Amino acid sequence: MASIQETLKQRFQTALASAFGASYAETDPILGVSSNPKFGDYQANVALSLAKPLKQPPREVAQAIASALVVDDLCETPTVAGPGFVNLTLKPAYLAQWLTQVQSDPRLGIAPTAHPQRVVVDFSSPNIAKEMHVGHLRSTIIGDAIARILEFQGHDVLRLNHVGDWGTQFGMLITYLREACPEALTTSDAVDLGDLVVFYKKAKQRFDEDEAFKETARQAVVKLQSGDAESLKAWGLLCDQSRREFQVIYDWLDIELTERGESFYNPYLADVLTGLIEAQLLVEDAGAQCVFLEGYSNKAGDPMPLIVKKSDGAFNYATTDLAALRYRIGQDKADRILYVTDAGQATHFAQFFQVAQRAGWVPDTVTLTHVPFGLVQGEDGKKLKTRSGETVRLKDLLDEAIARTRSDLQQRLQTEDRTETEDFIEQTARTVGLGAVKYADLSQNRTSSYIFSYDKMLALQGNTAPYLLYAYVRVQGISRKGNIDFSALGDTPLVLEEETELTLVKHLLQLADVVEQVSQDLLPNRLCQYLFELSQKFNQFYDRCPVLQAEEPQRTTRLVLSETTARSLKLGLSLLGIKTLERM
RNA sequence: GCGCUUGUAGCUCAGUGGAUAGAGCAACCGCCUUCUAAGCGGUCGGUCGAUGGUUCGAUCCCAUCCAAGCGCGCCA
Repeated sequence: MASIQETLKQRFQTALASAFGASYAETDPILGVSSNPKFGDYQANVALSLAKPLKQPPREVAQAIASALVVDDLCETPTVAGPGFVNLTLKPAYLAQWLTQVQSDPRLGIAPTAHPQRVVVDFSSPNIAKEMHVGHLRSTIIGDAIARILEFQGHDVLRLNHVGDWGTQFGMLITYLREACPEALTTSDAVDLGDLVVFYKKAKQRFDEDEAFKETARQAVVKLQSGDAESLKAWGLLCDQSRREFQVIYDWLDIELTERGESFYNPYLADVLTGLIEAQLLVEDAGAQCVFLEGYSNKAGDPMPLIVKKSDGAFNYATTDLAALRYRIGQDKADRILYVTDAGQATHFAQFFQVAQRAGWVPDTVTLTHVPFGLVQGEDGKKLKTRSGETVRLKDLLDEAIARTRSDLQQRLQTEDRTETEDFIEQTARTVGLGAVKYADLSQNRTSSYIFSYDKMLALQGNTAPYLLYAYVRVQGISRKGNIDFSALGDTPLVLEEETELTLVKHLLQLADVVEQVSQDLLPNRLCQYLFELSQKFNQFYDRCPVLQAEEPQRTTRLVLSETTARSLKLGLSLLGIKTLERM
């Protein structure tokens, strides 16, 4: 089933061609949801922009379009309003027909994409030997949501965890452990991740202060990258330790990833250099192998290089990123590669994309996109820290959200004199708490920073996960109370009359267009906004339209409306990686 | 110095080349004999950072400026 906007767009293009000639068959009708319900449901603004080339007053152009438009199966007679808007109002009969069709459609009327692509989504990417912290929250949550949306559309998605398992930090860590805790390098489970983090901090301190240590550490990286057996064993142990800890978080958050760290590309690093030589881009400067960039200058105004091999012989992240890019295009056959990282890395991506393009490694059919996001800030507007000024561990952050939800819930149970099992309380607290953290992040415009607040994300009112989950729960309440089997409602014809019913179904109809839009602009907050408005519209309907006590055909109509709302919420939330509950 | 991002209601944030710029929170006023009131309705609240320009039309596009944040040769 084509989405409503897709259908209307085609109708407009047919009308444009018949009114002004075949050359207008591809013209964008500039269609959108009406700015105000009093103007109808959809509006096309194309007449205003066509007035000049056609040398006709915009209202006449609009009138010509409206006259040529064949939409009587969907809409009331189109009207021309204002300076030249064509306004459309959907017919209740069409809406009822749509609702009937969608009732038996598990995809809720959202067709899979006609052009499936192989998409790599590179996200999360924590560093080995460090704990996952707030800094990984956004990449993990946003990347997962984007992957889910593209998967739902029918794209072949490869979710890659480009873990930092190969860089300078290993030189430091191995060098430090060799003197401080040698058994960690030879025995599995000799230390846990918490200890490793402490060691890492100390190693980093030594690295910054002690020149001799720095040199030894650098040599250790080169040794590791050249395949030294002892180094590799130590490295493997450290990675295993970290990996287990990461998995705990991923399990909590219900996130699936294929780990393919920086080390994976080690065998391909030399080819990057060879390739750059072939492309005649590689230049040696101050002992380092680099490619000079177009359009970037340093503080002195001189051209800036992208360094692919350091003067000490070690490769760095730019080399790894280039190797990964080649592998993803060449071996993974990616058509679209998305990098979900913080906005601070924008320059790096632009630079290495440029080098890859100039080297001729990116076919025209492949798109590379950096999907940037802003910082998670504390209430003070600065980067989120604990009270003692430490980085906030992701695990602690999630724990806190669950704990606060649990205590809110218990308090509410007490005031409402309800009794629930421990299991119910635990399940609810986890689903709501984790959902709230995810939703709070996803509902912000990705590109800007946001202020992290447990109070706001867990609030029961407003644009929050609990509000949406409650709307879902309300429908489950109806079906429980009425003992409704939604799969056996019979074939009562649906009749939409009440204002809140029509408003609700018109909103339900928009899900397909919203999903399509989000898959293009990669802004999950638009889906959040849609789901929030859906919940509001459902609550208004719920407030004014009794369901179970209504007479037929209202009763069946309202049951279908409720159920379709619930399924839309569940689907939408699932695309955001958020689970629903039957009761809360 | 160069580059990127952000600046919209008291607060947190949406939003769009088009018809009176939206929501939530906060404040205040209403609504439970009825499917969970974790809800609904209403009131209050704005020179869309500033100034120019493009356009029939700019909060949106362009330029300049102001403010905040971030990045800028061997970290990722």
